[in-house]
Amino acid sequence: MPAKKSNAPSPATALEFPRPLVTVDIALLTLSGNGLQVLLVQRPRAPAEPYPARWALPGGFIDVQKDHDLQACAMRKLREKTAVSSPYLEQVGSWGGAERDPRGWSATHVYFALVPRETSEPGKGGNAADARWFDVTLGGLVPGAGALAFDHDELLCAALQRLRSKVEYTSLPAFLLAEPFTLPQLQGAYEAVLGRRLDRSAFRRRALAVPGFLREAGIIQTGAPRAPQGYVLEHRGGPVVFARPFEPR
Amino acid sequence: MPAKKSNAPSPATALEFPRPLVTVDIALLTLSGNGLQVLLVQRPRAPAEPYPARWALPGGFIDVQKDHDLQACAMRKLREKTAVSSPYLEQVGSWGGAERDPRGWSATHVYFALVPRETSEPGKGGNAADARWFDVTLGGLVPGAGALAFDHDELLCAALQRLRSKVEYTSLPAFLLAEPFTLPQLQGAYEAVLGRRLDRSAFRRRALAVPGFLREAGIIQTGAPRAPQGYVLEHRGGPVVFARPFEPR
DNA sequence: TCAATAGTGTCTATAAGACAATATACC
DNA sequence: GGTATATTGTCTTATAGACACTATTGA
Repeated sequence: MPAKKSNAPSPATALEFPRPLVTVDIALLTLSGNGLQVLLVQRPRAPAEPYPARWALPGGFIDVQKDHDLQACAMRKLREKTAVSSPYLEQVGSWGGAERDPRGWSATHVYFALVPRETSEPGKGGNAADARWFDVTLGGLVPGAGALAFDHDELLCAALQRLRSKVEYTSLPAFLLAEPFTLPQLQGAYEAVLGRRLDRSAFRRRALAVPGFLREAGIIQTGAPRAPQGYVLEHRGGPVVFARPFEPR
Repeated sequence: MPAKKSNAPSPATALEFPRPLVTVDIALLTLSGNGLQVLLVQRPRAPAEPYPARWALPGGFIDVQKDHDLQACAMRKLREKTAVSSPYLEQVGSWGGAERDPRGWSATHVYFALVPRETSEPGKGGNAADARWFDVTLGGLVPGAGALAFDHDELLCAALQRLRSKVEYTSLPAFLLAEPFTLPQLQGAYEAVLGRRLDRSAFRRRALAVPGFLREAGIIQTGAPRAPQGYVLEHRGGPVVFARPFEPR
């Protein structure tokens, strides 16, 4: 909430004090054959820049002219990096402090986004030759990228933790798949994010029992021995919450 | 993430663009006999101020000199309003946009805090004669306060939604109680936040089965017909997560 | 002894994991 | 028909809700 105190002798709304830098960062995740991947961009090499040539989450400063709100800013940053098809976008939280950017007190608003692999090639629609997909562990480590710029290791870790915790009891992994998808594909997405195998029978029983989750969308010819049933989401707007999480085991 | 683009002809780190206002707001919650209460402060009456004399969540601008990070800023705001005894503090998220403050593009970082009733009297240690506890519904409505300043109705609503959703599967309500507390008291806290009654037997069985949740702390003489067993938290640092949520019923 | 609150025991229903069995398509 | 994948059925087990019962204290 904007300040109420006005101890200074200036008029009622005294706003002449230093303001933090304000940014938005996005952990854009997708699914490859190996598992989860995250999109990173390489920072400019100029030595005057903080963390030159390091890999970082895509993002950048709020533009108070262009961005109507935080979510709009996140969407704009996403568009600039990749041709996304209506990604799932959720705020993870915000990180702010005096030390996290050498240029001064800064606060960043972190989002994570989920997209199906096909529609999310960087460069395809995006202008980012400096953007690449990296395999990422469930703990948020990116083996191939070294230490990320700023506190982005921590931000990415938090984004993955959020995703992992919600997987247990929501339909989030479905947003990693292109529609229509099959139940075995959906189970694979869950297993990739959970980091463990699930029982086929229990998974299907459960997924099909959740109201408002899946709608049948015809048989799919995948080339598999038996052609599987295709499904689409009932609500693309957001995830469905399950009554109970997967058993811990 | 701070910007990487430097299209402008200025040197590598061009930071001469308008910055948003940055604030922190806190939904401080406690438990009264009736149920949940929230602490609100009244905005100054000067007509030059935005939303004069309206009730608002406690909070205010980041002070880049005093506040090392966002959480420290939230703790400072809390100290200024009430004498809290190590409250539970958790970030809810951030809200930012061009319209939410008439003074300009602003972003606020929202926290919710839980304190036991006894130690949280405003004025006791706090300097806020303009602060008051209000009964609040589980939906986040404050019947006695009218429309809150700024978008604080929405922020409060989000804070309560976060609390309610976590109650189902965490030990959060315990932070609304002074230690040592009894199991019936704990059940009462859960019922207040859940908005429904729970079965005693199931509740005890469950609460006592969660590892790392409760530790016995002697019999308490409350004046009740039968003196109950007292408990304290194993970890005051944060909530414990249950393997399964309460059944929907 | 009664009243009131704290705490326990037991039954049942639900749903998840385990795992076997069946269906379907392409070679 | 054989094989690989998709889908279904059944058994067991764990746990939550329901509800009755016991325990302890003070009037």
